[in-house]
Amino acid sequence: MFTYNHKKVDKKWQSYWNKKKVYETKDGKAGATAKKCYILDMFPYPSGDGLHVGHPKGYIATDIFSRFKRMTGHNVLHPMGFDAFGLPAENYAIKNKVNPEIAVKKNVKKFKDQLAIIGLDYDWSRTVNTTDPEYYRWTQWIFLQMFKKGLAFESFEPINWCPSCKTGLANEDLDGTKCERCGTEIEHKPMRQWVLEITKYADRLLYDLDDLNWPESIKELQRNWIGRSEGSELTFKVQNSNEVIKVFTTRPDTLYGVTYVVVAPENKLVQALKPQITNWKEIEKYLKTTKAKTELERTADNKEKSGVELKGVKVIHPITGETVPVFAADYVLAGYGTGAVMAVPAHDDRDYAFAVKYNLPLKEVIIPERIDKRNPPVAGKEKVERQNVQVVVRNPKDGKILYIKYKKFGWHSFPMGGIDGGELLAAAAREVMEETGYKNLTNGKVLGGQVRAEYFAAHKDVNRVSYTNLVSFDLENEERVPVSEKEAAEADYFWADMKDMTCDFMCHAEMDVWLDRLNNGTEKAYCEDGVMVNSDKFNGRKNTEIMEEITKLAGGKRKVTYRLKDWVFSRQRYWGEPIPLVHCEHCAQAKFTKEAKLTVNFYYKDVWTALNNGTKTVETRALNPEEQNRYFGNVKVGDILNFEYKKEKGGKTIEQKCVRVKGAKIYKTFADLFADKDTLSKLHIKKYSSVIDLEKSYSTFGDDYMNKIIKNGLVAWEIEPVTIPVPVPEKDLPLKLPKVKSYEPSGTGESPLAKIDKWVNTKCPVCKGKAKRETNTMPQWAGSSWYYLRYIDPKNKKALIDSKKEKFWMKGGVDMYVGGTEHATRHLIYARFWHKFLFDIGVVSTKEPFAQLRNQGMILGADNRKMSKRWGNVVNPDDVVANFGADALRVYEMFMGPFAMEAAWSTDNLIGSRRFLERFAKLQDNVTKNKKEVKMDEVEMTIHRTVKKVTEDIAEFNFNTAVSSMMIAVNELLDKKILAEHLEMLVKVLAPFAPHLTEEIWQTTLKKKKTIHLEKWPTWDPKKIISNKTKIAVQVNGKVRETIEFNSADVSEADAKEKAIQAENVKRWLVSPIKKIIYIKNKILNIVI
RNA sequence: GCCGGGAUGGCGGAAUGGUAGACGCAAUAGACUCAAAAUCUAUCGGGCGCAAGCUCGUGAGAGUUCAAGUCUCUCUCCCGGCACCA
Repeated sequence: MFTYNHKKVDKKWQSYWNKKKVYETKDGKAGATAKKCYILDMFPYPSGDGLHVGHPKGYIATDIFSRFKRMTGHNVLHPMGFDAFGLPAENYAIKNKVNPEIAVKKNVKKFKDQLAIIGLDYDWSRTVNTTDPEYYRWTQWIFLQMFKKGLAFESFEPINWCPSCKTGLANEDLDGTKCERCGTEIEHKPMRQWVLEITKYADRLLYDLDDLNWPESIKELQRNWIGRSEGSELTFKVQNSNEVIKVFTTRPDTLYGVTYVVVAPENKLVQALKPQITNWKEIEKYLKTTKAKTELERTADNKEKSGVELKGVKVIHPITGETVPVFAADYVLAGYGTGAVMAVPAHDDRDYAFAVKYNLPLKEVIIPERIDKRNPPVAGKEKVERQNVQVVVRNPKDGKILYIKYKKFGWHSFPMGGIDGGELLAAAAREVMEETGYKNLTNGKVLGGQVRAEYFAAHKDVNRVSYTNLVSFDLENEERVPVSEKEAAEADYFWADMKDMTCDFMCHAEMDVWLDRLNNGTEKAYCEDGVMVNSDKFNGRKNTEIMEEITKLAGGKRKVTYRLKDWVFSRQRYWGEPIPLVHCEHCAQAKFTKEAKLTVNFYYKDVWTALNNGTKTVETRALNPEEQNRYFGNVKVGDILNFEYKKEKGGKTIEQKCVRVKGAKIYKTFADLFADKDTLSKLHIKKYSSVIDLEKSYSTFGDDYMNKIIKNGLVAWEIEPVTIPVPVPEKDLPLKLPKVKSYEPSGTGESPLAKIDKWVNTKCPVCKGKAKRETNTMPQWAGSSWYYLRYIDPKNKKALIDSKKEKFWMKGGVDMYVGGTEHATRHLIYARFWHKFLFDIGVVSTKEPFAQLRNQGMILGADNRKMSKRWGNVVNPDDVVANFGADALRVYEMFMGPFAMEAAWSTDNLIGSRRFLERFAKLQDNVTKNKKEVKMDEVEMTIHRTVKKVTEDIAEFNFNTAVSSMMIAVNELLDKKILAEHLEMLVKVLAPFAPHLTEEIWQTTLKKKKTIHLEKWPTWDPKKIISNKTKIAVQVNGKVRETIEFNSADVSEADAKEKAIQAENVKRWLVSPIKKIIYIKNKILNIVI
């Protein structure tokens, strides 16, 4: 009699597997017969809290899958590692006052121990840790390759800044408008950032999704995240200016409907257009208020639009040449498209809302089109256009509506008729009077624009194309005039309820449009497709067909825009991979000498601000084109110049520096300049090629003289010193993270590394001069973007991965990747991006990293909430394993429900799995050597069916039904004698689920000498799963009335029918003659009467 | 608003268009026990019925079909993602 002592069994076999290195993976050799199978888990972030019971769900699944694959003859790679750089580890370290390195070490050990007691089959000899310098050397290496290809660059655009974490963040790190880590509202902060140009890969990231065996939902999430949208870029010239406003639109077809143009408040154009703007004060005020609004406020009240007109500025419509006003409004985002839109209030909801608020005109250029289904146009007939009106007359007394019934066709309609110019309401009223005699109508309204309809007018033998307006009236009183005999002969009128007005009842092809307008009003934009009107030569054409043509006519071009933004890749934090670059001024100087020649063209009329360290910011603005030309020549803001300056006032030393022009400030007179003390203190003036002291000149020559000299005013340039980033030589990698005492973030936008002078000050690898290290670090997602490659060749010192090994293990990509959905738009996009880059530079041989992906559903707490310390609903796997055994935990987590669905933890339900294991173990006592005691057919049918079901279910990740089928097998066999070979088959199929118990039975009871986990997976015999008894459900008119049994595996229709119609319960229902019999072989006989 | 995914007993869930509720939990009754636990046996969607059996039932409503949890349309609610993306 076997008693299941899980504590003993678990421990015994875990140490056995370790000792025998059962799970160590050998690299495939050329000519090896075993097919490779690379099974991968999303590696964990080792937090201080350790694992809860939800974490291992995915690991158990891959464990089962890899054991199964190994037993079916595959060479399996199933590794595990740790992703330990990043904010959580650092925040944990700060909070607990330990060095993150030490904290990570401790947490990794804890995680490893916790994973070990679950009996997972990882090959720990291949483990990786992203914080290990030998690992991150290659993370840095990849970054350098990107840098060299120009994919990594410095950007000065405003980025998302988390004031609590004190670092910049990527778009992907946001939860709406909040920091995904700490929930703090993010700010937009302009600062220097390293950015990876992921948008260059956007199309490939999008299109290559199609071939991946991934859950459709994840692919869709990525598609949405990339947000590719095709449209046109059109140019609106600014009247009396060299400036142009470029807009991006997906609806160039609505171009004739443009009634104004909107630019984002942050758009540089607003500044550039300042000289023309006559209401600058108002604009400045608006810019201030929008800037003060948080991102949240801007999006929360998205119904209430706000904006301000740039008075004095008009743009020219690219086709019609009409002038159009320009607005700045924050419903236009600076960061998407061109930061400006053409507004078509008639056909865009947002423009509509804005136009209504500011009383701007609408211009309808697309109208709905309907083809009459009852009277479709007939091919080959003449087309005749016609303007129509249809009239809804309501009697306010009882709410009834006036209808017309055509005697000849039986059609129901509104009073209607053609109109030839003239006033619409008058024509409509006349039509009502002619057809019905009612002459006093009031409250006339035109309900929206026209609708185009096509139908065949049989009485005229032509195809009619009608443009119809709907008009509504109230009946003022019931006075009538006589109706002409002709009208009376053709039609009657009647009053009926509003609700009779259905598409079926009424003959109008436009009816669904009318109903929508009557029920939901006409105050909205029409955003659907239709037919062009008010658009010159495009009139009458379908809007969907003219996109290219109209773009061309407007002189625009087709363009693709993405929602995806480039990846902000630097963090102002300590605990990350140092970016392996140094900043060198001398190299910059060498690089930019050419442009330096430009500087000598500026005489004493120009005043320069030399901001020694680039730390001083003065208020600046962009220059208009005229000023630009006058003061800068061909130098633009953002240009880099070699600049000469004097170190100390009056001194002789002249140094050169590379500077970037950040902006400029204009003073009308020297007096103005001298009033600006801040700027003045930094000023030097350059006369011809010598430096003079400005203040001295001023006092010598006097105000008038100086002002005469400058005439056009003074320009103070704001500049900052420029360095160029120089890569750390590959041989010097890894660039190790220095050990520090204080790694708390500074909050100034500088990484804590910046404070370590010893580390920061270094030599330039190129010119050997003094240089400073880049002090930003990489984001958490860097290390995880390629870790799956390193498992293949974890100890390689010469390369990221050996090419032969890569080709073997990555052939076709990772075969099975399992993890949570939460990584859909970050890790899984980043890793695909890096992989494609590595493919481009020849490091990997596949264009996609992960061929097949499965998501695990979360395990919730017993209270149906996310497991969290906050709710006190966390279940620790260690406790479960101690109380019920590792195998019970494993079986239960797989049995809870479909793998991909979330499910609430229930220790009650877990007991069922434990009982199953105990009952399974009892089968050992049923083993006999005497074949005569064994009901061979029944036993083998059960076992072979189970083998089949489990085999198929594991392959499909249907673990819950696999477990259930094994439960059924045990229930069926518990009271039967079986042979040892039968038990062997069952133990093998249970082995991946319950590795400890099955090993115990295998080696102890069945006396096998080698581990079960490298055994050959059993096969089922299709002949043995066929029963020699068949049950057929007999239905009468689809309802089951009787079940009949046959003692054979196959039943013919004739046999089934014969037996069925004799059964009492069937006979009773056969009250009328049999019409038809449907027989589904061996399953159902349906008698239709 | 848009894009995904759901909704089946008291609960977790199962069902290539073919006997809805497999399997598990909980519950009830019984056996064993001085007793309890454990284990074993039986019952276990609602209504009617002594029973055979009938009838209603897969979020709501329509439809296709000999047959619908499953397919089609409309709607409600829940979960996830995106969201003033032009």
